[in-house]
Order: sequence, then structure tokens, then C-alpha cells
Amino acid sequence: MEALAHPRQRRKEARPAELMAAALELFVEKGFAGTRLEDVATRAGVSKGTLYLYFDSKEALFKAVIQEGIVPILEEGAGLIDACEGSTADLMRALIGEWWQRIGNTHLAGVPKLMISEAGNFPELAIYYHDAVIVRGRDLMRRTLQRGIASGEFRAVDVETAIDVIFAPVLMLVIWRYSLGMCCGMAHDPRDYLQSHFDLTLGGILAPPHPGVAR
Amino acid sequence: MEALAHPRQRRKEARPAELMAAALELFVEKGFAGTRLEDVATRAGVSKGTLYLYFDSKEALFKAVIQEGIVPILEEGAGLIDACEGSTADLMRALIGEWWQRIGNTHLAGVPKLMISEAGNFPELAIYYHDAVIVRGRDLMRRTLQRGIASGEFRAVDVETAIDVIFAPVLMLVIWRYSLGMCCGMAHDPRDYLQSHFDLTLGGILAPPHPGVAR
Amino acid sequence: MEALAHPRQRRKEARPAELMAAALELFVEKGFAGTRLEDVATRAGVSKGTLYLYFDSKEALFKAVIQEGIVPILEEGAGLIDACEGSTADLMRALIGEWWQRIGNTHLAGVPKLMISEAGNFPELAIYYHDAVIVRGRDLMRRTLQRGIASGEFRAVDVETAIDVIFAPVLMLVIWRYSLGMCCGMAHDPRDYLQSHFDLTLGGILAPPHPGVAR
Amino acid sequence: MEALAHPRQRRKEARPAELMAAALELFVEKGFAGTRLEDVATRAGVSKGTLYLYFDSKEALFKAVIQEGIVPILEEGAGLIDACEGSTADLMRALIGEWWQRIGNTHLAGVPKLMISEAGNFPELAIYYHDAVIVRGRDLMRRTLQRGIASGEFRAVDVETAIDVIFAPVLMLVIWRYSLGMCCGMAHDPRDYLQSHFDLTLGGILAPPHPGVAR
DNA sequence: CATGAATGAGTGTTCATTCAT
DNA sequence: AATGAATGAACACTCATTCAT
Repeated sequence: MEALAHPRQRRKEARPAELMAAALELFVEKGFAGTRLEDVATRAGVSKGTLYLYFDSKEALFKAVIQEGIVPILEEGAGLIDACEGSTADLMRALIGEWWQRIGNTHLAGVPKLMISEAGNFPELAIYYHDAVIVRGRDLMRRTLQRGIASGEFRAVDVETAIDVIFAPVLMLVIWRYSLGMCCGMAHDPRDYLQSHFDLTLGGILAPPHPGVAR
Repeated sequence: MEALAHPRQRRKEARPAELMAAALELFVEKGFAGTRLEDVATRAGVSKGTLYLYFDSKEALFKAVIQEGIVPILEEGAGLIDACEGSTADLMRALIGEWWQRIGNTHLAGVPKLMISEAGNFPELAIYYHDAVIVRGRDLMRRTLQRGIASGEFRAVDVETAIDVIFAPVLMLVIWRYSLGMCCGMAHDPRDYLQSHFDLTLGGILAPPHPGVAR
Repeated sequence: MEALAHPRQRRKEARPAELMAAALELFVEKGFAGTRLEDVATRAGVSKGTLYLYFDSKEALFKAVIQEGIVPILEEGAGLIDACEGSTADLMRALIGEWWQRIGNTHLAGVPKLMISEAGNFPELAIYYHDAVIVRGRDLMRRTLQRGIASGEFRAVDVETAIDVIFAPVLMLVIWRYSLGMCCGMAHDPRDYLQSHFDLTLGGILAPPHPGVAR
Repeated sequence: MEALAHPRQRRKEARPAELMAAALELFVEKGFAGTRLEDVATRAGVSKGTLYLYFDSKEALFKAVIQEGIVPILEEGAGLIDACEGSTADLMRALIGEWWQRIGNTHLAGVPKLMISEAGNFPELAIYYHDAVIVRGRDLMRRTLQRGIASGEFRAVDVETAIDVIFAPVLMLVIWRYSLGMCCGMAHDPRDYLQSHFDLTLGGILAPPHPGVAR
């Protein structure tokens, strides 16, 4: 293609993404204030000045890292729900699996920790993240739970609480991985952790197997 | 008393705690690098130089904030378990209640968020926190769960996973409260949140009431 | 040339020397602790930050000033001795003349005063200066005196004492020039001072003109 | 006496001298700017605040150290010359011996180095030192040399140069002792150094013993 | 008199940002 | 487009000086 024929051109177009990837890693590791733009540039293989060709300021870079990272991926989650025809438990499994593939197993998994750390310094960005990521992520899970309850697969649990209970360990996993886990190691294998948590939680949500006997 | 007769002296003894309290708030709000020592001093009602009478450096202040904050309180948790003679569910309620009184409802609740944010910059401190706080906190909960399982009150769940599932929402609560919660507000009342989460989780752990005999 | 075509580049290469020259003057005038790096930078025509592009710290700048200043010049002194074919008195005159041209009449003449003032604060540097400058300077003079004694031009004086007696007034000259001389003025013209001192001292060292009559 | 009967009183009167002695040592070792008043106070066995009961400021302390140290001693030198009835060589020996006892072998020997180091920062003090110590010290030596020349003991050397040549090694001795000598050790025993220097110099000044035969 | 807690101006150092090349 | 030398505002930290006790 055009791109392959002009490697320098391709490079130029890849630059912002390379810089954002480098910045994400360092922001997650050291925090916003603790990250030096020179280190970001070096890790991305360019000079300090080049960074300013693509981002107006350190803050603009930070916002881009947050905004461009996760939002596009969330769109796909909605598609999964709409397309699903199997059981709701399977749907939930698919959602979590997809999240794992696209975020959890990626450096993007550091974004929650980063946003938690810097919310105080970037309130507007925090609000954006809340509306664009958290609210919509919860929406996905709410629709899923309501689908399960409506179909009788799940008990009539309090949905909002259930969302918390489902998300909390997943979030703790990625937060841990990018904070104390880097010093103290991971206690569990992430896949096992997610699996056993999912089983346990689902056990509390699923409707009893023998509808005729249940309460 | 002696103390009241020497206000200067009394002040001198209170200064470190006052400074640590001010520092905790700012470290939680802005992160370590983003916090100016002058602001810490001002919030504690002293000048910048005074801070250095009590702490050798910004880093020493940070470490003191982490170390002196939570460890002493954990000691008391162990006492609760040893002294408890009621049901294990009540013990668990007591532990969480005590935590809420001494930490959760205090500025100390910001420490987990702080430690998460700064683990990358202070690895040794992170290890200390892990060993002195996290491991010991999990110990308390492990003993509680084992007590419940041994007495037949709880099902024979996987204990480590159960610890995660119990702690995760509690941690998420305080993390949220000191990060996005400061911009976006708290979705739930904390007490309700803790209560409903506890009920839900306990429901997944409690042994089924021996049908026919139950209650 | 290449250099003229890239003034920025040429500047970059000249910067360390410019900064060291500015620093030497101020260190000599005000001492190490009394010198502000901002003043050094201003005198060198750059901003404070630029200084740190070339020197890691105030201390590193100080060490560079001492180390790069005099050592290279001493090398040339040894060459003079080896190459000399005239009388030893002429050689001694040549050595002192060379010293005057390259050091004594330069701002480098302030280095001895500087090293004297700061030896207590930089012991390792003082030892380096001792070994690299003082010992080697004395070596040059020792070889010269021994040459004169061997050839019968000089009396068989105690060489070490003679070195002291020859160096002391020269050192006092440069020390004075960069200390009290800046307030109280120079009592003598330096050239006259060196000349008359040299004559007097040489008079005490030269062998009597008529060997047959001596003693 | 009164003093012995009231040790606290005696202490109070001794305080300024104790503080000046402590300050002299530290000023000589670290320079004016490099000396912390807290260290001076600690070395004198008092608290930082006490120092201000006796000296208005760091600068006032410094000036007192310089002014009170050497001037009184110089007065006595003049008395020696007036009272002397022996040979001028003996007088010169006596002057140097007295200097050694009262200054050279004392911490006061650090004053020349100190004044050299700080002349640039305290020009008025340097002028005072010049007038009160240097000029008067040279006067003493000038009178001595003139006495020797007048009596025919010394040759008719250029007196000002001779003063330099006599003083320079003595000054170098004390300068060295309080600067590089503290790191690199003393090359010679001070007494031997002074003796051999004196012999050598005197040899160049003394009139030839047998006038009829000389030259 | 003596203390030492408190202050705040001053300085070394860092780093986001600019701009000539 | 890319560089990296230069800048200067900002901040950690020090220490001379003050003053309540």
C-alpha cells in the first residue's frame, strides 16, 4: 500500500500512538508529575522536541493517553450484547473475555490505576473518564444483568450492587498489577483469579437450579 | 497538667502528627510529586522550615505518613478475633465496623489509594506496606473465614478467593472516595454500599440453612 | 570552516570553558559556598539552567575548574627542562617566565588561593591537586636545582628548602593578588617583585664566581 | 578572687572568647559561608540562641575573630625591638620565636589563611587587617633590618624585598598547615622548616664575616 | 541568662517548554 | 519533520535570625 511504500510517512503517522504508548507506561509507573517528558520521548525513540510536534503540552499528552485508550474499545462491548443469542452467563463470560483480550492483558490495563492516581489533579478529565468509561461500562453490565434477571437465569439481585461486586475484583486485579504487584509480585495467576472470582460471584447471582423448589 | 502549662512544649509534641495529617490529605489529593511541602506546612499551620525540624525530607515525611498511619490499628483487629465468642458472621461485622470507625471513616482511608499511586516510586515502602498491612489484614480475614468454616457457619469456599471478594469492594469504596469520587461524587452512601455488599457476599459464603432444621 | 558554519555548535563546544572561566573568577573572589551559580551563569552569558547541561552540580563545576586549569600546563614545564641547553640560571628564568605567561598573568593564578581556601571542604580534590600540581611542580624545580648543583653553577644547598624559598614568594604574589591585593592594592609591580626576589634568592644559591677562591 | 568565687560569672565573661575560638576553627576549616552558626555554638558548648547574646550577627562574629585575635599580640613585638640590646640576628630570632609562641603554634595561625580566603567578601575588614596587622608586622621587620644594616651586621639589601623574602616562607607554613596540610600532611617539621629557612635567608642578608677578605 | 522552636529569604537543582538550526 | 541547546519558573532544602518560654 501507500503506507508500506513510504516508511517515513508510516513512521510519522505512527508517532502519536508510539508516544502515547510510551507515556502510558511511564505515567502508570511514576505518575503524571513524576514522569519526565524526556523519558517519554526516549522510550518512544524520538527527541524531546519531537514530542511537541504532536502534543501541545504534557497535560495534552496525558489527556490523549486516557481518552484514546479505552473509549473505542467500549463501543465493541455494546455490539457483543446486541448480537448475543446464548445464555446470559455465557454473555458475561464473553464480555469479560473480550475485556481481557483488549484491555486487561494490555498496557491499557494501567489506565484505571492512572486515572485513580490523577483524578485529583485533573478533575475535568476524571469527569470525562467517568462519563465515557465508567458509566458506559456499568451500562453494559447492567443490561447484561437485567437480561439475565428477565430471563430467569439470575436471581432478582440489586443490580447496582451486583455491578460493583462483579467489577471490584476485576479492577483490583489491574490496579494491583500496576502498583504493588510490580514490587511484591502477583499473588495469583490472573486467569485463575478471574475465573474463581467469576464462579463465586456468579454462584451468588444465579437463580437456584430447580425453579420448582426455589423459595 | 504539665502539658497544659507548657503550650509550646505541647505543640512540639503534636507537630509531627499535625504535619502528617496535612501531608496525608495532600499526598492523597495530588500525589507525592504533585504535593508542595510549602502547602503541607501551610495546611498544618506552620512555615516551610518548621517541617524540616520534624522530618528529614519529603520522602521521610511520606514514609512516616504510610508507616505510622495504619499499622497500629491492625494490631487491634487481632484482639477482636481472639476475644470474640459470638457467631462468625457477627465477628466479621465487628471487624468491618471497627475498620470503618478507625480507618474507613477517617482520612487514613486515603492510604490505600496513596500506596497504589506511589508504589512504583517507592518500592521498598510498597514492600513494607504489603508485609505490614496487606498480609496482616488478609491474615485477620483468613482466620475469620476458617473459624466460620470450621464451625459449619460458612460453606467450604476457597478461602483466598473469598478474602479477595470480601476486600475488593471495601477497597474500591475508599479508593473511589479519594479519587474519582472527589470529582463525580459518591454513587452510594458508603454505609449502604458496605451493607449491601456484605449481605450479598455473605449470602454466597454462608452454609445453606439445614433444610427442615433451619432457623 | 565547519565551525564557522555552525555557530550553535561552536558555542556548545566553547560553553564548558566559558563557564569554567566565569566560575574560576567568582570562586576565587567569593569562595565556593559564597558563589551563586546564577552569577556564574550570568557572567558566562547564559542562564542558570544551561550550566547544568555541562556540569552535574556545583561541586562538579568546582572540580573541573581546578583539574582542567593547571595540570595541562605543567606538562610543558618538563619539556622545557629536557630541551634546555643553556645555563641553569637561564633555565630557571625560563621556567618562571613560562609560568608567568601561562598562569601567573592569567586568571589561573587564582587557583592556588582557591585551593587553599577550599581544601578543608574538598579533601579528595586537595589530595589530587597536591599530587598533580604541587608535587609535580616541585619535581620540576628539584630537577633544575640538581642540574645546577651537578654542573657547579649552584652551591650544594639543601634542595627541598631551596624549593620552598624559591616558590614561597611566587605563591605569595598570586595569593596576595587574589585576596588582600584586591582591596589594598599591590605593593609592588609584579614583574619587579619577581625580579628582585629572584635576584636575591639566586644570590644565595649561586656558587661563588671564582671557584678557586671560594671558602 | 571574685572570678573564682562565681563560676557562672566567670563563664559568662569567658563566653565570647570561647565562641570566638570555636568560630576561628570552623571559619578556617570551612570558610565563612561554609560555617554554620549552629556548629559554632555546639563546639563552644552553648545553644544557637546564646551566640546572639554576644554577637549581633555572623558577620560581627567573624570580624571579632579577626580583630581581637592578632592585633594585641603585635603590640608586644614593638616592645621586644625597643628593649633589645643584643645582636640584630638574635633580635630577629627572638621576634620569630615570640611569633611562634603566641601565634604560629596557636589556632591564631589560621587567621592569615582565613583572611586570604575571605578578603573578597569583607573588603573593609581586609583593609583593617592590612593596616592593623600586615603594615605593622612589616614595620617591625623593617626596623629590625634597618637596625642590622645600620650596625653593619647586614648587607645593604633592598629592605622591602627582604621583608617579603623573610615573611613569605613563614606565611606559607601557616597557610599550608591550615589548608592542604590538613589533607596531605606536613612535609617538614615546622621548627626545622623555620630554622633552615631562616638560616638560608639570613645567609643572604648577613654581611660577610671578614670585611677585608670578602670578594 | 539561656534555650530551641519557629521563621522565611535564599540557593541548588529539575524539567516543561521554546526555537534556531 | 526532527533535533537538542537554551531558558526560566518552580520547588526541595538550608540556615541566619528571632523570640516566647
